[in-house]
Amino acid sequence: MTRDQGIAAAIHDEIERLILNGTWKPGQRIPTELELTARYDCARMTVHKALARLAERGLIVRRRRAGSFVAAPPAEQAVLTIGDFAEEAARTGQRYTHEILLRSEIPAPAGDFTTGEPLLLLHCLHRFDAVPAAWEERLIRIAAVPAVRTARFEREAPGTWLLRHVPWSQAEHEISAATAEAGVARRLNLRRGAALLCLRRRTWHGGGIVTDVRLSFPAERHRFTARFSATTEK
Amino acid sequence: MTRDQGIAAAIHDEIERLILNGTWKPGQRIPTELELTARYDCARMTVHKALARLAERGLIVRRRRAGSFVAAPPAEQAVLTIGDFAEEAARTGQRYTHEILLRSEIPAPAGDFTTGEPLLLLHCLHRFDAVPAAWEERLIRIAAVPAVRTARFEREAPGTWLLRHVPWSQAEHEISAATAEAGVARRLNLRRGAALLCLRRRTWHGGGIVTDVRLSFPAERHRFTARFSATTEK
DNA sequence: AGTGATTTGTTCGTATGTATT
DNA sequence: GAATACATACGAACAAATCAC
Repeated sequence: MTRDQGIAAAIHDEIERLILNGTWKPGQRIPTELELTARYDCARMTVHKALARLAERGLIVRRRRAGSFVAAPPAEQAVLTIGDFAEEAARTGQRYTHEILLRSEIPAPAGDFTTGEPLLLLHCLHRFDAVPAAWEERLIRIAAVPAVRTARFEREAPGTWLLRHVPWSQAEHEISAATAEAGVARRLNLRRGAALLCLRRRTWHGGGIVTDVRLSFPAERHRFTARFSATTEK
Repeated sequence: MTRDQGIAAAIHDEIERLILNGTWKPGQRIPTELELTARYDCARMTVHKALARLAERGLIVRRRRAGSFVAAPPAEQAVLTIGDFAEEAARTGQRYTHEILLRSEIPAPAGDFTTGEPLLLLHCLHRFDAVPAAWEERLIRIAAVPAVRTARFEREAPGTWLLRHVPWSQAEHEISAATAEAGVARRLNLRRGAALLCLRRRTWHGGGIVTDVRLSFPAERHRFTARFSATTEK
């Protein structure tokens, strides 16, 4: 057994290894809690904890009376981390700046918002080492974050500011590609028709939508990476 | 308390709600296990289980002696599900077909593979209702999946076939945008220079790389969507 | 159709260890 | 070093699901 973070963790890891390297194959039934209790010479609760964690992570499926089974490999999934700009720049040693190019209060158009309610519309250009890196168009529902009216977004970009002011929200992301039309191309210093990587994120909090943001990245300068593994640490 | 899946689950859900709706704010210390034990009139182990799960999900941070605290809202994360083509088509009621346009054994170029070892190179066109939907270029390390030599990929696309033959692998994904060069444009029936949404996925199993695939989607016809919420069920 | 046995699910109470203040 | 609060493990009991007869 590998880690000495405890017996349960060790059992968990060992069984995980057996599944990942194919010793225990999908669909195969694994020993019962009692058998494992004997094998590892520990309490049933300890085995149970290890198996419960494996089940939670989707490596095994448990059915009362029937037993525990190695799960079918999952549909491809990836955990995408969409970093904060400032953070990302810091990681790569670049200097990050942003500039608010438009700020206006408008009534909500038809769509996700309640039509007519007051929104704040922002256009923001993000730069890494003075080179345009992303173009942001954002709508914020003022009623959801009244403080936004007085925020100047000088030190922090709107996204970072919101993260601090609307904790623990839900979000929906959409990643797509597009060709740059004239306005965006000019802002990002690209030719018209250049490929863009686009991220749209809508964020909700407590049932109501808070913000709807569209980010456009020059294709050569940005990509999203994600690692999926059943072995995800922690 | 909401669900009657057990006391621990109910406590977990209630605390989650308090955090999500902002009653308990980031950084704030939450009651000790003993206090919660009293409040919910249950055993400390039951409370512990609920808190352990919340900690695992990242909603709280636990420090010995210091107590448990509401975590800072996470960096934006999204769980991206990259569906199987056949599956996706079935969901939208379209007819899915694929066609292998190239199949050849080549020695590995420098890169992720051990230079010179035998690989299978595949080009595959995916269609939804006869319209080109994705262009796939794939390398498979033959030593990792010997059975691939005899596979014809007539009924199943290479990706689906591999999923069944190499269970429980790890993968790394990269999403980017690009403009179509002549070859891909022709395959996908696009103009040269059209925007593409690109997905590169490298898959490992048991330490060794198994396959490296690049998928190109016409920008207008495909997007990735992902929902993130701290409230993720299960 | 029903009964009993098996297996997992949940909780309880207790004990001990460990990190931090 | 002492107190605190979390971390882990043990053993026991009963509940719930379901398989086999």
